[in-house]
Parts: sequence; structure tokens; C-alpha cells
Amino acid sequence: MTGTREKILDAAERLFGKHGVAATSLRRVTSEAGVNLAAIHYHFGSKQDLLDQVILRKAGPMNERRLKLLEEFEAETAPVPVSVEKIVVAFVLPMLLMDKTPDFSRFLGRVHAEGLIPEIAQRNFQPMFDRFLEALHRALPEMSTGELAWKIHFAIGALAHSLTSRPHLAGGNEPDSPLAIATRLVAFLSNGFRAPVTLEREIEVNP
Amino acid sequence: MTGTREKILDAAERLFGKHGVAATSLRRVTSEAGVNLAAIHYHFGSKQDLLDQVILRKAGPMNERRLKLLEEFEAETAPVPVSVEKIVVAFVLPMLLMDKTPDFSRFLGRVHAEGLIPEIAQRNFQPMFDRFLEALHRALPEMSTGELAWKIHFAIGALAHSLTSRPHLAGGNEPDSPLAIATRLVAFLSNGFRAPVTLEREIEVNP
DNA sequence: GTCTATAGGGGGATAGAC
DNA sequence: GTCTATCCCCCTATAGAC
Repeated sequence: MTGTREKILDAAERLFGKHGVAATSLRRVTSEAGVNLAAIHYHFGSKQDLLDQVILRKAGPMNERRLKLLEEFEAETAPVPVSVEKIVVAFVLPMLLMDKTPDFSRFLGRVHAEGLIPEIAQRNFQPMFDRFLEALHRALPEMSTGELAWKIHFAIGALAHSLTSRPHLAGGNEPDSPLAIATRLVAFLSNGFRAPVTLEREIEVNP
Repeated sequence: MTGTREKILDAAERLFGKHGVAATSLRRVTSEAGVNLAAIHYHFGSKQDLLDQVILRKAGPMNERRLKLLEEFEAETAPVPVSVEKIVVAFVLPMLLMDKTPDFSRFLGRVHAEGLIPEIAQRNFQPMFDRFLEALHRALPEMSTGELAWKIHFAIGALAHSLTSRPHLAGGNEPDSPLAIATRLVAFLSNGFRAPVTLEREIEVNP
């Protein structure tokens, strides 16, 4: 028997992820959760505070799993730096395989895509980001942290997008398990991270 | 002297891109455009129709530039297939360098991220997607179209995210011109597309 | 084509009984 | 802790004068 607070968090996570935060009303959340509208303000105070709590409830554990995976990989290969692939796996997998349902993953993808990561969550993610940046810099010492930061940015975009939707193109109709998607994504991103940046010779084109 | 209709489209493009579609009211649009609230309904009918028109106004020309670039590259190298890099350049550059301002690009990134691409735009993008899928398949014949469709999906996510925000991480504070971003992105994505997918040996991990 | 005025609904938030 | 009732604002959309 889960409490009211938990039911609200579950419903908010699901609806925010499915329709977006701005497009989801608190009335829909409480209706979906089967609780009274006022409960949301009693337990959280405001929509913004609810959003923060939905993030914080699972982001902490997720980031801990990321860091734990990374440290395990590092322990295995020390003193040799961990491979790019493994760093990407440690970053991507806990997000894609969180829980049995994809609710939280999709929710976080949405929040990222809508650019709403509040400062609260920012503070929660920053140490983890820094840690992965450092690991990447060890695996790819020839790249500046500025370049690597951009690549992480690209990777987050690809990850977030793959969490909220799937290709609406022609092609196979296989269901594509989360693990299969993760495998494709890891291969794609790892190779991306390894790409040399040739900034001195920029793209030449006449637009 | 631009007309009312044009002023509304410009303002909507800017605000939708900056704050998101759901979070932007028509009142803000008309206020920003310096026109009357009713004008928006006179010229477009509804918010959804306005959204469609904002997309359609520039998506057509943009996709034509994509296809034109691709065809030029193909003409240069025929009968050898075009390189992955050039295909990615043809796909990414017209989006990143559209207009002098990044308004439309950011808008499209948002719309993609919010998952709102309406069927109207879907029909507008589909032929272009198919054409690029085909070109990629020629450049990378060992990959199935299903795999390539997923990779395009990842690429769109990275592209959209890089259009709506930039890394909030430590590191350099250089302004990062659109062309510099494009160069990094092309390098990242091209290498990603070339990544072999080893689906038979999936990631092994105990979550 | 452009305005004012307003309908009509849904939104977040709160007060106060229980 | 949970409910009802309600405030008050902002929203989209429309009617109708000019």
C-alpha cells in the first residue's frame, strides 16, 4: 500500500514523461494518481517543487549506479585507463535500464529536452558529470576538456531523444528491446567520442 | 515593411524556440510581434495551425538545400559513393546555418525535442529522410536500413539538443561559433555512423 | 484586415471544515 | 492528512464594430 505522496510522484513522472511538463496539469496528475487536487500542494507546495522531487527521488540512485559502474571498470583495468566504450556504458546504461518501466528515463529525457533541469538537479548532476569528464580525459588525453564537454553534450542529446521516441522511419518493425537500443547507442557514441576534431580545417561550403 | 502575418510568424518562431511551444502563449506572441491578439486567429485559425505554418515556411527551403548539397556532393564523386562525412554535412549544415539568426534552428530543435512534429511536417520531412537513408546505405552497404534509421535517430537527438542549448559544464568559455559547433558535430556523428553494430554480443552487465 | 470586448474554460494555488 | 469550495489569473477562441 503506497502512500499518497508516492502515488503523486509516480503519476507525475509518467505524465511529465509522456506529454511534457508544461503540457501536463496538476489536475491530470492528481486524477491519474487517484488523489485529491489539494494533496499535491500539501505534500509539495508547487508544481516546480513537485518537478524537483520527481527528479531527486531517482536521480541520486541513478547517478550512484553510474559512478559505481565506472569505478568497477576502473578497478578491473587499473592502472590502464578504462576504454571509451566502458565509460559510455557506465553513463548510458543506468539511465536506459532504470526500473522495470521506462517511465523515469523518459521523464528525464523530456526534462532535458525541455531544458528545465532546475538548479537543484544541476547541483545533483554536476559532480557526476565532472567525474565522467575526467575519466574521458584519461581515455582520450589528446582532447581538451572543452571538446569533450561538447561531445558529452551531443551524447546527452542522442540519449534523451532515444528515451522519448523512436525512429518513425521505414525499415524493420522489430520491437527493439532497451538492451538492443543501448547496444546501438553505445557503439554510436563511443565512436563519436573517439572522432578527432579538426577545428583548424573547418567545413568549407557555400551556403 | 513586413506584414502582420510575417511579424506573427517571426515572433512565434523566436518564442517557441526559446521557451518551448506549450510554454508560450499566443498573447506573448502577439505582444512580441506588436499586433493585436485577434490577428493570430484571423490569419491562422488556431495555435496548432500557427505551429504548422511556422514549420512549413522554412522547412521546405531548408530540406531543399539539404538535398541540393547532397546531390552536389554526389555529382563530384560519382560513380564512387559519397563519404559519410559529406552526407552528414549535407544533413546538418543547412539546419545549423539557416538564416543569419539561429531562430528557426532552435525552434525546430525544440519542436523535435517536444515530439510535436505534426503530420503535416512529417510528410514534408519523410522524402528527405528517405533520400539520406538511401545515400547512407550506399556509403555503408554493410549496415541494414534498420540500423541506419536508429543512427539517424541518434543524430537528430544530438543535433536538436545542440540547437537548443550548450554545455553547462566547466571548461573553456569560448563563444563557439555555429560553424565551430557544426564542425565538432559532423566529426562526432560521422564517426558514430561508421560504428559497427555488434548486436550479437550485447552489453554484459549486472544492473 | 484590424480592433475591442467578452465568452468560456482550465490553470495553479489557498482557506478552512473535517 | 484529506476533503470541498473557491479565488483569481491567464489562456484560446469568437463575435461584432469599425
